[in-house]
Amino acid sequence: MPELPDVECFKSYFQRTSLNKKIVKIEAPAKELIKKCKFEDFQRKLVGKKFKRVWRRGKFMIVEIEGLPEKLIFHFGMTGDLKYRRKDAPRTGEDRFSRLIFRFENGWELRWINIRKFGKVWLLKDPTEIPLIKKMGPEPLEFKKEEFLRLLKLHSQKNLKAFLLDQKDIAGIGNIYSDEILFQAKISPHRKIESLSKKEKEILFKKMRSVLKKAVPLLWTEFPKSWLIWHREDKICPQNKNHHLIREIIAGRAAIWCPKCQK
DNA sequence: GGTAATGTTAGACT
DNA sequence: TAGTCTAACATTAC
Repeated sequence: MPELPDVECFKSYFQRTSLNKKIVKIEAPAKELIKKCKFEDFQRKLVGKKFKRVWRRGKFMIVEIEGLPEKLIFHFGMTGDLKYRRKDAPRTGEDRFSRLIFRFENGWELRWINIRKFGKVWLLKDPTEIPLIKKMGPEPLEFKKEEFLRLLKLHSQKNLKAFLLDQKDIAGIGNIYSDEILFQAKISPHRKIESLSKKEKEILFKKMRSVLKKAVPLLWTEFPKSWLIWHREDKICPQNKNHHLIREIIAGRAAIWCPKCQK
């Protein structure tokens, strides 16, 4: 789930549920996912404190803590989620995938869920100690068209899908949204950047923004039916049900696309 | 039992 | 140097 719009959603969820509540206990059934910090130190530094502020950078969620120079940094991997609930709420199927649990004074708890253990958590004074954050490209909902064109020029030899996926080029876009953007821009994921016309570059910029922007406030189940995302399994093109979507490995990932609509 | 999964990274290769 | 490709990581669901 966790690409830019999804992490943005986690951020607002965290904001609504977990700020300004005293942490009374922390449990970590998968301590190895806490990086560069022993669990004992992690616990000692955070228990008794409150989360103060939260923001997002690329696919990372960063949390400021009251009275602590360190920030708590989450990466959700491929299967991350957050769940805020009462401590005594009935058990659910997700329970065994809760890798980190923050208990609050009010009797509620925040669970960081991670099915495959590809997510990671850090407690660092400077988020740029994480190499990927240090090298991270600009935020696609913040920069202007001129900046986008500059980035394209900088990587003119690169494959387009590889470019969209590379966090060092642009922050926050992953496999699902890169497919969606390319589908809506009607451009093949095989294209090399230098082959794009001026018009295609502009369409690409517009679609990148509109897809990400539209997705932020919506649940996945609310995405427009015209989106590719609904058809990753059935392989029916949402533009024309006679078109058959194909699945190919491009830039190391399974790309789903319509060879008839995307040129 | 095999395969694929919304991510990242290291190392080898062109 | 830039870009591509593969394997590896850990684990589940189909």
